[in-house]
Amino acid sequence: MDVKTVCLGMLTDGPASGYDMKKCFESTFGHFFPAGYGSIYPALATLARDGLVELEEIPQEGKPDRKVYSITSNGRDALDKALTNPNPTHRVRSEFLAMMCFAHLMSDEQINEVIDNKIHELNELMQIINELPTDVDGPMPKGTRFVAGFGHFVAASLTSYINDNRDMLTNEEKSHSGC
Amino acid sequence: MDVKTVCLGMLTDGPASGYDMKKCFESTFGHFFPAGYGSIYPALATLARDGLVELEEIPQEGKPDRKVYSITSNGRDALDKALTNPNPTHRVRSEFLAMMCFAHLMSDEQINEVIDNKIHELNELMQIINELPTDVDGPMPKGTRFVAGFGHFVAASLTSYINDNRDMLTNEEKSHSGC
DNA sequence: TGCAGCATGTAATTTGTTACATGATTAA
DNA sequence: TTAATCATGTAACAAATTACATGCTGCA
Repeated sequence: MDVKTVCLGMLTDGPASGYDMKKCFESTFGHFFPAGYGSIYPALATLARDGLVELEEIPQEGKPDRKVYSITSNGRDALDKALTNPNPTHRVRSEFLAMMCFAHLMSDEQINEVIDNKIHELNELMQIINELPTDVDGPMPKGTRFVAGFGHFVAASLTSYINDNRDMLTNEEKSHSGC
Repeated sequence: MDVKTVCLGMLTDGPASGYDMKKCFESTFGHFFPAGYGSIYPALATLARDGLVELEEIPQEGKPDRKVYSITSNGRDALDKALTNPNPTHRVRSEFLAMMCFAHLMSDEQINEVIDNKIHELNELMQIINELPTDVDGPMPKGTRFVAGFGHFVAASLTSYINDNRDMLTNEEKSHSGC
């Protein structure tokens, strides 16, 4: 399940250009499967070469031809086969957590800055997920809703864990009232 | 913050071999920064070449020489600089979620198998985190505890989200009592 | 005047994964 | 006898990121 497979999946919803798919990678797939043009265009070229997608080139004025891709029946077979994998991965690669492992080598200011930034980022992510287009060409498919909910739930969980435990990382003495 | 930097960080705790570090990548860092020998050994070679670590070769019978690495003061500078980054990443790459986006192209059996496997995997992860060594050479540093708690909390959150929402993905009609 | 959006791609680089290659010791 | 642990590494491959390269339209 790489960028190529995800592109195939997107095309089951109707023909699209690389540019269209990029927007989809930014919105629905943004929080768990990022991909830029540098991945998408080569992926589409390979899929076309292998006969898994067809393309129609639509001439435009002042812009490169718009290449609209459709999935072929071979492509559909390849997708179905990919969806057969009973153990799809879910990988995290976190510089953030690695850095927090070495919090004892950092100043409180540094730690607090990193944490504030991370919380801010998570808030933005939740907002992006909340603003996902709901009704473009019919209702959001059930899988998409599940995944959006997932992203929102995880971001909310992370935020609360970080808020509840950030004091564990710094050296500051909390002043407590009384006594 | 790549494998090299994490290796440097590990060495602030004392000298270690590539083999030792691999164990650390499997335990403490396992859930958010996986790395195999194929990443670790080249990383250490590069660090040594650049003078960020020193090594002592300890001859052994019937085994390759044990190479014990220590961080140098240049290495410490490089690490401190890396810890300066105010926006460390936290990236997710999920075939699982991508697949769930296309749940409408899958059979209920397929979906259920994938979900059961994922829940099982998450349970195993939580167990691994709970069994992390606590008192090897002094107490677990605060960052390590924060990160272990983080992993456990996230895994628990994911499990409960999946359990609460898996019905959304399948086509089964739930039989409800009464009426 | 400048920026965002539309629209495509290539090339170099970085990074990591997987498989290969070796081989002794020890516990089940 | 079989697997796990100790212990190192290389080479081929796969994949993604980043920078480069082009250029019009429409809005503020």
